[in-house]
Parts: sequence; C-alpha cells; structure tokens
Amino acid sequence: MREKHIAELVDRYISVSFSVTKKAEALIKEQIGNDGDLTNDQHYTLRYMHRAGSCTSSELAEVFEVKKSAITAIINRMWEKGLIQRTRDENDRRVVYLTLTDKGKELYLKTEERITRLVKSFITSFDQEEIEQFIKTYEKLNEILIKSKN
Amino acid sequence: MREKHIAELVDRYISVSFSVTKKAEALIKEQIGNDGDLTNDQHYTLRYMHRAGSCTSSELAEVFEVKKSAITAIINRMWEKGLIQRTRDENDRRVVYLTLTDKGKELYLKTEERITRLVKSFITSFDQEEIEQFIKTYEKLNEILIKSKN
DNA sequence: CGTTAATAGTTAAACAGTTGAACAGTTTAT
DNA sequence: ATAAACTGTTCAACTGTTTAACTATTAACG
Repeated sequence: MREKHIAELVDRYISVSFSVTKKAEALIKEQIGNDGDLTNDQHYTLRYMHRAGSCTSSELAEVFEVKKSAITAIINRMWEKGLIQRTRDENDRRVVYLTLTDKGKELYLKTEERITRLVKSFITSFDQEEIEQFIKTYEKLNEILIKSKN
Repeated sequence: MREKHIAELVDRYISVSFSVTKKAEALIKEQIGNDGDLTNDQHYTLRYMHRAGSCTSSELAEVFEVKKSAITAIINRMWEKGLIQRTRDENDRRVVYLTLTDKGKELYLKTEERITRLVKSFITSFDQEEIEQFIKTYEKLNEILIKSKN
C-alpha cells in the first residue's frame, strides 16, 4: 500500500520535473536571448564567474558536470565575444584563471536582472510559506545529489 | 524588508534550480546510457509516446517546447534505431502517426525502470509529507508556466 | 469550382553543446 | 631524472536546436 504510494510520487516527480525544466529553460531563453546574444549555459557560466570573481576550467567542469573540453568550447565562444579574460597563473603555469571583462560583467548584470524579474513573477504567485518550503527541499535535494556522486 | 526577503528567495531559487537540473540530468544520463544507447531527450520522447499510445510530431513539438524540425531530427535518429514506427493517416495524408515498435517499448520500459529506481532512492530519503508538498508545488509551478505561455 | 490560406512534416545549413581520445606543457613523486 | 599526475586544448563525431525554404495535403471562401 505504502509502496504503491511512493511509486505514484516517483512517477509524478519524473513527469513534472522534466516538464518544468523544459518550460523554465524556454522562458529564460526568451529573456536572455532578447538582444544579449547569450545562451542559457553561457549566462550561468557568467553567473558562476561573477560570484567566484575568478575560476578555472576544471572548476567549471566539476560544477556543471561536464568534461573539460566542453568548458573550453563554451569559454572560447564567450572569449571571442570579449566577455571573458584568460590569465595564466605564474606560480603554476598549467592553470588558467578566467575572469569577466567589463563587457562581460555588464552583460551578465543586465541578463540577470531580466531573469530575476521573471522568476520573481512566478514566485510571488505562491504562498510565502509554500515557496520557502519548496526551495528548502530543493536545496536538500541538491545536497543529496552532490553526495550521491561520491 | 519583505522585498528583500523575496529577492533572497529568488536568488536561492535560481541557484538551486540550475544546479539540481544539471545534476539530475547527469545522473539520469548515467542510468540511461549504460547500454541502452539512448539520450535523455530520446527517453522522454519514448516516455511520452508510451503514455499517449500514438502521437504526432506537432504534438511533441508543443509538449517539448521546440520547433517541429527539432522533433523530426530526434524521431529520425530513433527511427534509424528501429524504436519508432511512422504511419500516415489515410484520412488526412499530411499527418504522420508515431508509435513505438516492440523494440522501442522494450527499451523504454528497461530504461524507465532504472530511472524510477534512481528517483525512488532520492525521494525515500525525504520525509513523506515534505516530498508530497514539494511535488505539489512543482505541479502548481508547472501549471503556472503553461499558463504564462498564453 | 478554383484559387488562396493554412497545416503537417521534411530538408538543409548553421550553430551550441557534448564526449572521447590524443596531445602539449607543467608540476609532483619517488 | 624519469615516470606519473594534472590543466588545459584540439579534433572528430555526435545530439539537439533554429531558421528558412520546401513538398504535399487540406480548408476556406469568393
């Protein structure tokens, strides 16, 4: 009986998480792609770098759960647009530090503002307590997912 | 004061939703890609078709929020693998019905079973009530996202 | 009826993102 | 000093995506 209940929850979770993910991505793309000429992944890369101040390819590969060569490709495209700066570490010359240029920072802040406005419009249509609990569970799920990798 | 609180919630939501999405996708890919030679999108396409029994390209394009040509490409790849059947509607010869072949159904059920086991292992690490509320909010969010398109 | 609209699906070019394997250059270990 | 490990890159091959042009078919309507 309880087993069946869990099976139902699992099923609902699979359905809805896929659907929400796709729809949210599409909406965010609409916001970002307006004039900024950025993709969703590129925005989240800028976001991470803005928060970290500076980071490496390996770090991004780990955070984004992709191979390093994938990061190189993304960084190359943004570097060509003048959004990112590469600086070799003089102490360990294998390492390349990635930082935002002024242009990159400006574009990031502009697109982030749009995304924030969008997400806000959804969040405020929820009950305050409800959304807090939702995000809390999201964060807990995130932690479990991180642990499950080790 | 309340404004600031909402801003913080929005920020946490953006961070965690991206992170969870990426991590979950990576984990599911691990399960699916084991030997089945399927991608995540291909699995979710099979999933939709299995539930619908039969569907069209346009229907998939609408559900997945992509252009029809993107669906054609996905369907082609799965058709080449012998997972999907195409049948012209004899009443309206523009329409092509898509159905799973036996091979497609078998592969779908096998991969779905793996995903279910994975998701179950996460869900059961939550408090029963907590996860129910979480999924409920997810479903509500999904509805809001659907509405926001119109 | 016949012309025009709209619809369903495909194709092709171009791009973003991804992996896997091979590679260069640079530490670190032993 | 040599081997092992690490950081990042390049390349080929692939999936997924959009845009635009196209085929074939059906619907609309004067």
